[in-house]
Order: sequence, then C-alpha cells, then structure tokens
Amino acid sequence: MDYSPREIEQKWKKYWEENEVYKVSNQSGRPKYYVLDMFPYPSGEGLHVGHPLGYIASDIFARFKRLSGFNVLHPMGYDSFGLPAEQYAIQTGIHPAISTEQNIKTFRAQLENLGFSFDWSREVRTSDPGFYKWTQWIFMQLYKHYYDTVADKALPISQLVERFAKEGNAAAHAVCDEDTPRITAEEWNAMSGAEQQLFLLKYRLTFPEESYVNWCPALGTVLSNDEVKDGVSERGGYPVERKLMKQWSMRITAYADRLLYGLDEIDWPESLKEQQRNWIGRSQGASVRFALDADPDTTIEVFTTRVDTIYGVTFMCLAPEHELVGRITQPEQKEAVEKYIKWTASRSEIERMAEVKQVTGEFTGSYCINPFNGEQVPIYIADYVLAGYGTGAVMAVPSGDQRDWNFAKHFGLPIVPILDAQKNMEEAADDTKEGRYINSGIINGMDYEAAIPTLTSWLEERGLGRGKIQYRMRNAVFSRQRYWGEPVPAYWKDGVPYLIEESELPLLLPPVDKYLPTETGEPPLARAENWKYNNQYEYELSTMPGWAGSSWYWYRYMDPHNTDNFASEDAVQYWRSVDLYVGGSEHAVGHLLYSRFWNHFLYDLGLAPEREYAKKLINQGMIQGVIEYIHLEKSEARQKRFVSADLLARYPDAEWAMIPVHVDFVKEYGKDHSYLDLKGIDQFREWRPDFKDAVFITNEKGQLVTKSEVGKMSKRYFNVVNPDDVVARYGADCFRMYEMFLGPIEQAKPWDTQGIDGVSKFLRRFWGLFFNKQDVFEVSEQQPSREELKVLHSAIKKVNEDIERFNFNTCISAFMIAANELKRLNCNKKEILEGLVVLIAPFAPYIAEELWHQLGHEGSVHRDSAYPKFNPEYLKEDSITYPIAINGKTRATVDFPADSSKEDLEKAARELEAVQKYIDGKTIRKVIVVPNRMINIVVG
RNA sequence: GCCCGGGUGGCGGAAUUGGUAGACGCGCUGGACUUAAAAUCCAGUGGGCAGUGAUGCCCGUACGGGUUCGAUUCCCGUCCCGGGUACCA
Repeated sequence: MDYSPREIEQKWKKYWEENEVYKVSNQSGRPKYYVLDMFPYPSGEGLHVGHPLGYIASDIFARFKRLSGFNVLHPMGYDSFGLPAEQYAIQTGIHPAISTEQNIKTFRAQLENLGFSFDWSREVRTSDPGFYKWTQWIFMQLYKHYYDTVADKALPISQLVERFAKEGNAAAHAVCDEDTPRITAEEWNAMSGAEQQLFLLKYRLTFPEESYVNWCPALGTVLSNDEVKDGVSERGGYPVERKLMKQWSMRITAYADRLLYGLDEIDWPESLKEQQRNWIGRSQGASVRFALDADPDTTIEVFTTRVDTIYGVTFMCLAPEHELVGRITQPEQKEAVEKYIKWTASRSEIERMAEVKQVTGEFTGSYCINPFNGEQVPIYIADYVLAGYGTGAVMAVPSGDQRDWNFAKHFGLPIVPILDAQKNMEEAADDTKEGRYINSGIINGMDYEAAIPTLTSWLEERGLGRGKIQYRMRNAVFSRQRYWGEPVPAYWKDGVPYLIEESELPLLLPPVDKYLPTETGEPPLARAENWKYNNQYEYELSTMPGWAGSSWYWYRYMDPHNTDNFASEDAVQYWRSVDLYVGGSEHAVGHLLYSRFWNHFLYDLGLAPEREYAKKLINQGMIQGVIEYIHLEKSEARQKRFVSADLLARYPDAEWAMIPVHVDFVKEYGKDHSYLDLKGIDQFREWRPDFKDAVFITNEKGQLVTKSEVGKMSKRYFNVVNPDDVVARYGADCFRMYEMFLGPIEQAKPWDTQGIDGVSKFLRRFWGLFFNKQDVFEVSEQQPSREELKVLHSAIKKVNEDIERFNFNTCISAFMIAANELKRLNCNKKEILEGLVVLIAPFAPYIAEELWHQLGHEGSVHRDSAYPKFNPEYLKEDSITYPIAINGKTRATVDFPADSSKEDLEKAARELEAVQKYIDGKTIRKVIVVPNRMINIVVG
C-alpha cells in the first residue's frame, strides 16, 4: 500500500470531526494546560505559508501536552472587527458582517486543511454581539472604577465619591489627571450632579478627554502614526493635520508600575520585555524649578534623572516649541530664534534622527538662576529637546551628558567637572556615578548614594522641587471614528457622558446607509437612524479600537457560550491563565501591553485569578517571500523596454523602474541568477497586458535576468505562497514538518521549497517501515533487539527535550535519524514502531493516526494513547568512544569500557601508540580526563 | 544615535553546562535499477597541501586580541546584517 497523504488526510479529518476527538471539557481529573495562538484577523486575502508557522508550533505543543496527560485547551477564533472589512464596505456597500462571515469561512477551511487540534466548538468572534456584550461590560467596569494608590488597585468610584463628600480630594490617594484642582468637601457638595460627573472623569479608568489626533479631512478619519507617512496619509497621500477631538481614553498610566514589575514574573522573550520596559519608560529623578533672572516669579521646570549633577549645569535648553520661548527671547536674538523655530518645524522626525551628530540651537538672550549656587545660566533653544516629553526643558550638564557636551563645545560654553572620577573631559562627556563630588556646594565630598537624598530634601524644604517618577507611556486613546467596531455603551446629556444600564447590553451596532463619516466629520454611527438612548440622548458615536476585544478574549474561550458572565467563575478558576502563548513580536507594545493592563484590572476586581495572564510566550519569526523584479527603462519612448539585469551596464545613462513579477513565472526563483525564460516573458505579457507590446532585451541565453529581494510575503509583490497548494501536493503532515524543519521557530526566514522533498521522502521512508517488499502491512511481534530499543529511546529522549525547549527543527532531524537507523536494521518490530507512531503524532497527526489503526488500535492515537516513556537503561553503553587530544587537538579516538576510572583512562591513554608518536621526546605536563567526554594530554 | 537579536560549508541549519565543529536535510558528484526517464536505493561531499593508495598534515565558526589544557560557546575591541525606536534628559 502506497503512502497517499490525500486519502488518509481526508479520512481522518472526517473521523476527528465526527467523533469530536479534540473537544475539551472544563471538568477533568487531568491537570490543565492552556495553549493559545494570537488572535488572527480573518483577512480576505486568506492565509499564506507564513501564517501557520506559529499555529503548527502551538499545535505540536498542545498535542504533546495532551499525550503527556494534560487536559489541553487549544482554541481558535477571530478578531473580526477591523479596518479592511470596513474599507471593503465603503467601496462596495456590503455590510462588514457579511464579508467578514465569508472571510472567516475561507480562513477556517484553510486552517482545517492543516490538521490542527482546535476545539472548534469554542470558536469566538469579537464582532459577535454575544462576545462584544462583554467587551462593553468590561469597558463599563473601567468607567466605574478609579485607581487607589494606597490599596494599589482599582476601587469603585463610589468610594471616592463618599470620600469627596466628607473631606474633599486633598487626601484622596487616587490616580487622576495632572491638572485636577484641589477641592474641599464643601465645594464638592455644592456642585451640581453634572459638575460632579465631569469632575469624576478626572479619576475614572476610562474617560473622554480632548486629545490631539492625526485628522485627515480627505478621508474623514483619524489616522494612527503608522498610517501617516511624511505628513500625508499612507493611503491616498492626503494631507493630515493635528486636531483636538474628544476621545475616550484608557488610564493605563495608573498601571505603569505594575505593568513594569509584572514583567519579572513572566517567561517572555527578553527582547520583547525590554520593548515593553522602554515603552513604559519609568525614570526616577527629580523635578527642579529654575527662576528667570529677569523675573523671579516665573520658573522653568525641568525633570532630571541626575539631580546630583546640578552644580555642573552651565546652560539650559528649551524645546523650540516651549511656551516661554516667545517671552524670554531678547530683541537682539529675536530674528535668529524665529528662524530656528521655523526651521525646526520643517524638519521631520526622520531627519532629526539622521542628523544626530549635527549640533543646532539658538541663544534666547535670557538667563535663569541655578537654585543651588545662584549662578546665572544662559537659556538656549535646541531641537534635541522634545516639547512632548516631560516639561520640554533640560538642564544641561556638559561634563556628564554627551549631547550636552557636544552642544557646549559647539557654542563655546563652559564644561564643569563635578566628580573626581570623571576622565578625559576634553574629549567627551563622562556619565560616571563613581567618585566624590567636586565644585558641588552642599554635596562636595559626598558619593552618589548620599548626594541624591541631600539634594532632594534641600529642594523639597524650599519648595523648589521634589523627587519624582516620570513615565514615558501615555494614556491610550480608545475611540475610533469608524463603523466596524464595538459601540461604546455610553450616551451624552448636556455635554456629560453617562453609561447605559448593564441590563441593556449588548448595545448593538446599528445599521447605517453608508460606512463613511458624515459631511460634518462625525463618525459613521451618526448616520444611524433613530439611534438615541431612550429615544432622547445621543449615543457616543465613536467605536472601540481593534485592541478592545483582544484585550480579554482568552477568557471567552474558557466558556464561550455563557450569557450571564464573560466566563463562569468555575471555568475561569479551572483554566486560570494561558500556559503558552504563541505569536509575532509585532504585537510587543500594542496588544501585549493593553491586554496585560486589562487583565490587571480584572484581577483587581477579583474576576481574573492571576495578575499576568500569559506565563510563557514565544515569538514565531516571519516567513518572508522573495520579491522578483524586472528592470523597465524609464523613458518617454512609446515602446516600453525591459532589460535583463546582467545587461544594465550597457545602458549607462538609463534609469530603471523596478516592476515586480509574479514569482510563478520566474525560473531559479530566489537565486542570484533567477530569470524569465521565453515562456516566462509570454506569461508576463499575458498577465500585464499594458506591457503587451514591450521589448524584452534578453542575454545571450535568451534569459531576462530578474533582481531578487527578500521581503514581506504579500499580494502586492505577487509572491504569496498559499499553504493549500503545498498541502495538495505534499500533504498536511509534510507541510507541518517542513515548516518546523526550516529552522528555529523564532527566526525570520524566506520561504523556500528547496528542501521539502527531503521531508516528503522521510515520510515515505517512515511509512515504508511498516510494509514489506510486496507493499503489504507487516509488523513483527518479536522482542526488539537492544540496538533497536536504543534507536527508539534516543529518539524519545531527544524529541521530549526539544519539544520542551521549542526546538522543533531538531525534533524532525531526530525522526529522520531514527527512520534511517531502523531502515538500516531492517526493523519492523511492533514495539519499536508503535512507540515512534505516538512520538510523531504531534508533528504528523494524519500518518500517525493511519498507522496507529493499521497497528490494530481503536479510537484515536491523539486521544487514546500515551506518549512513550523514556527509559535511560536502553541508552547505556558498555564502552565509550573517547577523543584523545594532544594539546587540545584531537589526534585519535579510542573506545574504553564505560565504567573505567579516571586513573585507568589516563594510564591507558598515555600508553597508546597514537599518543606516543606525538610525545616523541617531549614531556607530558598534564593529562585532563573528563569522564564520558574526552581526554586531553598536554605535552611540551 | 539608543535598545534587542544575529554572523558557522554551495544552501537551510546542528553542536543543550567550555570538551571530536559541520548532526539532519537540500543541492552537487559517482554508482545500482531501467530500453530511457522519473521514482527509489547505495557511496562521496568544508577548504588547502602531500601521497598510486590506506592515510597524514595545515587552515577553518565575520574580523583583531585575551582567558583556558581546551573557545562556535566566556571576556575586550572592530566590522557587517536584521528587528525595535518616541533624540526620553
């Protein structure tokens, strides 16, 4: 019987479905394990070969855990709100729910083609009202809570209201807006209900506020930074302006510390945690106020992490946009300063980044006073100071900060050393904290540890500053001026927002006639007819962002059909948190930070059992594609001309446009010398009729050589490889194993089918072990030999260890080695082969199931078998092969009995003929014997 | 600029705690089978030098140093590539 992947895969796919082999129960005597894939957006383009990489890895792990005795939750669902469906709706008028439904069908069919062990009865979709009811519900809880800095958790806002009524807000240890005024109990009690509501917004964990957004009038929408390129929209290239808009915001900054310290308790890639740390950007330091020399009532506040360097301040730098700049600029400097401000405004951030070494700035003509020594400090403006960060002002210490040093050198400003350990002040700044302070007034002779508290208390006693912790992270804007998202369950009455009742959830997305914003710039929901709360009040018209639903979805899988809670307490207590989370690193500071934030909040409310919801996370690398371009001469000539890449030198004056070619037309795809042959050129002509009459200048071999570049796999580069095609040709088992065989899971690599035949051959060889020369299934009941047992148990050991380490590529090698060895031994012993079938089941689920049944079993190998146990007995060797090295170079290998003592080994090694040859008159200085490893003889 | 990764045969990659560098696969070369091809199977395959040959020697994990009996692995410096980035005071 030939190995026919198509046949067996169809057969078992059907069987698994009919018998609900992968259905998971919330009740089990087995320990639980939760394997989660990052939520995919069901794009209309479907899957390409890069998408399943992470799903295959997580599926192997889930199956491995299942066979190792765990009750494994491994679900799949869709983050089905999103822009592409809305864009499509705008173009076609088709409701996003309809196109999304269609896309999900395609997406799921593609997933099902790959043999995943998802429990599809738990599938969820964020755009399903049964799901977004709970997204809205969590939003409401955020609205009803504030962050208490003493309890260090979210508490009901009602507690804050009680406190305000009794004692005002002075002692309310609650996170709030920076500009919150102090009020007394009397003032609070004198407020109207509406005024009180507005005041409470300064404390709520979600609240509307005026914030700047990238407004694109032509598209009628707000764009993310990502969607803006060089001041115009990425899509369409329309102008974008900064516009103040009322937006809902999430007070994620209240959780900054917890999000930072929580990173220490989770096993995530270090680079990813580092990105989150940088994003949160906690810095501990002090704020100091410098009074203006000419106007002591006006102060410039700076934040510094090195207040100990304050005696080394020789100038002050303001951001060109700083509010004081206009006031303090002296008439003589006015022209230069204004010119500089204008110049800065014209520079893009990218330009500023690239020209980091070029020092620019202008003197304002004014001075401020260093509060510690009363000295005059000149005030400059410079574009290396950002208006948006901290106070937009920097106290410059050229001896300790390289940028300040560069600036001081350029403008001839003094550089005052402040620590006796600072070196080479003439060549560069030295930011050391070592040594004792000099030239430093009240801290002279102190060390860093002593100086900080001395200076901070000096500042605090005089009201000139204070110790301060500053974060880089901002509150997260939560409104989107879009249609296809969760409606915000709030309405407006006289400019004050109120929540709807929880019993009124879900607040359904109303139908609209068009998916565009209104002519007056209101979001699409403004088009909904008669959509008013109690037929009276205007609903909030913005919808929630893409990250709303994905910030809590892993709980929904635990109990997806619950109508009373987002998930029952029993379910949540049973599954608790995600044991393994697999996804791309592009979500490092978006989804993975927001979802941690929501989880901390749910934890505070007692709804989440653990502070961190994903204990272990691995990133899968991107599978890239090769983009193939051909060279089109840029000219006005009527006839278009393409030239082979190896002939470009013949056209020294020509300029070239790079035209991407469908990779299917290209021979030697991805190679340096990839090319279009005559047939490829014809295909290209047919595919691009606009180039039908073009001339193709080929080389002497008749080839049009292309340029290959590694890049994203994407429809726009015509290099998408659909997994369905690979599966049709080689089978899902082969596809799964090949993707794993490509290399380490976290590494990015270009897709290349070069090696897939090797995996395909392996599967045939593996299959062949079970069949005799006449192709009839035949296994032997005979007792396996010691050598055969060793092959099996080496594989068990290797595969077990490597799965735990997520080194799936080397697992595949281990299977190949085992199959090669057994083939060599002509082994068809049932005991050995059965072990291998279960061992390979997580990787190649179909072939394993087929062979398992051929071996005479019932049920499913994936549910009714157990992972083979490793027995170290079988790996024990009588003798061990030792490399014998002379001065570290291996010169011979010799077998010694496994139980030889160190002394015996040394003695035997010294006497070896091969060794004697190298000693040759020299003396043996030392012999190093590492048992079971090697022997090294040092001569000289 | 800063932060985080990485650099090993013709190619993808392996070497898990410092202990025989190149597992496994692709490709390539030769052979078997075949009328032939495909498929399959067998053998070889880092580079160089010497030898008819078995084999021996030298070089070799981006580059230059260091530690060590021994370094792909640890340390210092340099170069290059990838990812992130908000010049974060």
